[in-house]
Amino acid sequence: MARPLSDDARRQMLNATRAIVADVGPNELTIDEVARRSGVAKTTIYRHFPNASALVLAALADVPASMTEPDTGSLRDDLRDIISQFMTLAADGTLRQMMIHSLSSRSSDAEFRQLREELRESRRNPLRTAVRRAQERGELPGDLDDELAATLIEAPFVLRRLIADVDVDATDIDRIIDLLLRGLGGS
Amino acid sequence: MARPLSDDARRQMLNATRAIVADVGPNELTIDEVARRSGVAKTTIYRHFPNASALVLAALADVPASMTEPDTGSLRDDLRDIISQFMTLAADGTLRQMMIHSLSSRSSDAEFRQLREELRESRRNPLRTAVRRAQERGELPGDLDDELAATLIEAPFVLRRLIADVDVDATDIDRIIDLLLRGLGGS
DNA sequence: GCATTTCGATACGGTTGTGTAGCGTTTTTA
DNA sequence: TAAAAACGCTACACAACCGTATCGAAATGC
Repeated sequence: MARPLSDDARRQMLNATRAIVADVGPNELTIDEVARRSGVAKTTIYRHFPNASALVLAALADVPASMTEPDTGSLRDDLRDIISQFMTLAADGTLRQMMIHSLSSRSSDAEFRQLREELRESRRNPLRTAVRRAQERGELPGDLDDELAATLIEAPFVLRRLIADVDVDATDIDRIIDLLLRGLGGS
Repeated sequence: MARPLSDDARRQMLNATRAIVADVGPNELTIDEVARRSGVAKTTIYRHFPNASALVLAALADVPASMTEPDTGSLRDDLRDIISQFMTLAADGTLRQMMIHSLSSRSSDAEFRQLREELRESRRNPLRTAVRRAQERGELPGDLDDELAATLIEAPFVLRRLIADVDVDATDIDRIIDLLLRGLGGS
C-alpha cells in the first residue's frame, strides 16, 4: 500500500553480515555490529529479519552450489580441478567460519547445519564422481570405496585450508595428489 | 599465616571445569556453571583463579604429553599404534572441544593456542618419527617429506574423529592405513 | 496529494554473565 | 585460644546484547 522495504538497505545489511561472518564467524555476530558497519538502523534490520539467525542464513544462502564437476578424462586432472575450485571458494574466510560455527553450535541451528551439509556434499560429490569415472576407465581398482576415497582425498586439504588456515598453492596441490595416487610407498 | 586454599575445593572446581569443557567447550563455560556443578561458591573460585581462562588452562594443562612413540619395526604397525592412541585420547570430547575453541577464539588466548599446539605436536611427532624410521629401513622412499607425510596420514583421522565426530574403529584404521600406504591406485 | 509505511535515532526493559563486596561461619596456624 | 584467612551465601554494579517502543522525517502507492 505504501513505502516498500528498501532493497538498498537490505543489500547493505547483507553485505555487512557476510563481511562479519567471514571475519569473526556467525557466533560472534551481533545485530548492533551489523547496524554499525552497514549504516542501517537496528530497527530497520528487525523490519527485514526476525533475528540474527535469519539474517545470517539469508546472507549465506547462495554460498554452496558454486562447485562444478569436471570431466577431463584423467583422474589427476579432475582432482586438480576440484581441489582448486575448493581452494578458491575457501580463500575468503567464510567457509572456515561456517565450519567452525556448525561444529560448536548448540542443538538448535538445524537450518545452519543443513547449509553446512550442502556445502560438504557440494565438495564431496565431484570427488566421488571423479573416482567412479576413474574406476570405469580402469584407472582405479573397481572395489575401491568411493566414500572412503573421497574422505582420504579431501582430508589433507580441508585440514590445511579450513583448520590450520594456511594457504595451499598449486604446487602443494600437485604434491599431495601425487602422494595420494601413488601412496606413501612410492610407485 | 592462616587457613590455606582448600585442595578439595580446587579439585572439585577443576573436575567440574573439565566436565563442562568436554561437554560444551571452553567458550560456553561460565563461572556460574562451574560453581553450580562443583558445589563450590563462585567467590571461592575467584579466590583460586583470576578468571575463566586461567581456570580452564589449569584444568587442561596435563592433557597433552600422553602420547608415546612406538617402534615396532614395521611402519604399518607403528601407524596403527599411533592412531589407536589418538583415538583413545579423543574418545572423550575434550580434544574436540579444545580444537574447536582454539579455532574460533579471538586473538587474546595465546596460552590456549600454545596448549593446542603442544597437542598437535604430540600427535605429529610420533608420525614423523615413524616415517623416518621406515625410510631408514628402506620401507619408504628417502625423498619423502615427513611433514607432508604426517599431514597426509593424520588428516583423515582428525577429520573423522575431531571434525565429523564419528567413531573410528580398528577396522576403519586398518582400511585407511592400507589405502595410505598403497595409494588409491592399488599396489 | 494524502494515507501509509519505512527509515533513522534514541531510549528502554529484560536477560545473562562478569567480577567484587559484605558478612557470619569454619578451619588452620602459631 | 586467638588472629587470620578461607568458605558459603547473597547482593550488587557493570557491561553486552536482544528485541521493542516511540518519534519526526522521508518515500511511495493509489
